[in-house]
Amino acid sequence: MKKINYEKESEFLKAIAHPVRLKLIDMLLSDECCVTELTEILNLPQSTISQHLGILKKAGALYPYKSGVKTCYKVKDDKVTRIMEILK
Amino acid sequence: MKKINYEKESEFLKAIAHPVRLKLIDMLLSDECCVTELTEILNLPQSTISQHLGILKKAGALYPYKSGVKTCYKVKDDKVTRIMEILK
DNA sequence: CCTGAATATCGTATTATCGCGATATATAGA
DNA sequence: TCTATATATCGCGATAATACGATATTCAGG
Repeated sequence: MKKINYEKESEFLKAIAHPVRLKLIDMLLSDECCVTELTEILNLPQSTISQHLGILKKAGALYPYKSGVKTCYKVKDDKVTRIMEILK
Repeated sequence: MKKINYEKESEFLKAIAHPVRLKLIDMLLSDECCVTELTEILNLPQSTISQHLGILKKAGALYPYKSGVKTCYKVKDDKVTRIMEILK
C-alpha cells in the first residue's frame, strides 16, 4: 500500500481542475492537436490557451511535439486518462 | 460514451485538490472520524479543519453523521475513492 | 536573411482561495 | 437553565489563480 504525497498530488489535481483545461485534455484524447486548432475551437485568445497548455505540460499531463511549424500536444497515458474515465 | 460536464467536474477536482484535504480524505478512508481527532492529528486550528471538511462536504466527497456530541465524516464511496486509488 | 504564421512569455488588473482568530451555534449532562 | 465541549461560520489580510493584450521567440519558405 503506497503512501500518497499530498503536496505533489494536490498540485497535479489543481493543474487539471479547470473547465478549460479539462476540455483541452478531452479534446486531445480524441485527437485534436495543434494549438491554433484548439484556440479556434475553444474561441479563446491564443495566449490563454497557450498558458493552459503550459500548466498541463508542467504538471506532466501533456507533452508537446513538433509537426512542422505547428506544436501538437498529446495526453500522457497515465493518471490523467484514468481520472478522465472516472469523471465521465 | 458519456459527456463530461467540465464546469461541474472541475469544481469537484478543485475541492479535493489541496494537500490538507487529500490527507483528510485519506485519514477518513482509514477510519479516523471526528473533527476534534482530525484537528489534533493534523495540528491545525479547528476552524481551518472545519472549513476544509465543509468544502469536501459541499463537493459531495464526504458526508457527516452525528455520534453523540461529535460529528464524524465519511468518504462517499464513489469518484473520490477511485481517484485516491489512482494517486497512490 | 526577410516575412509571416505559430506559439510562448510578460505585465498586470481582477477575482478567488487560504489561513486563522474571533465569534456563534448546538447539545449533553449537571 | 447553566456549563463545557464540539463544531460551524464570520471577517479579513495575505497569497495565488485567471484572463488577456502586448510583445517576444521560433522556424519554414521564398
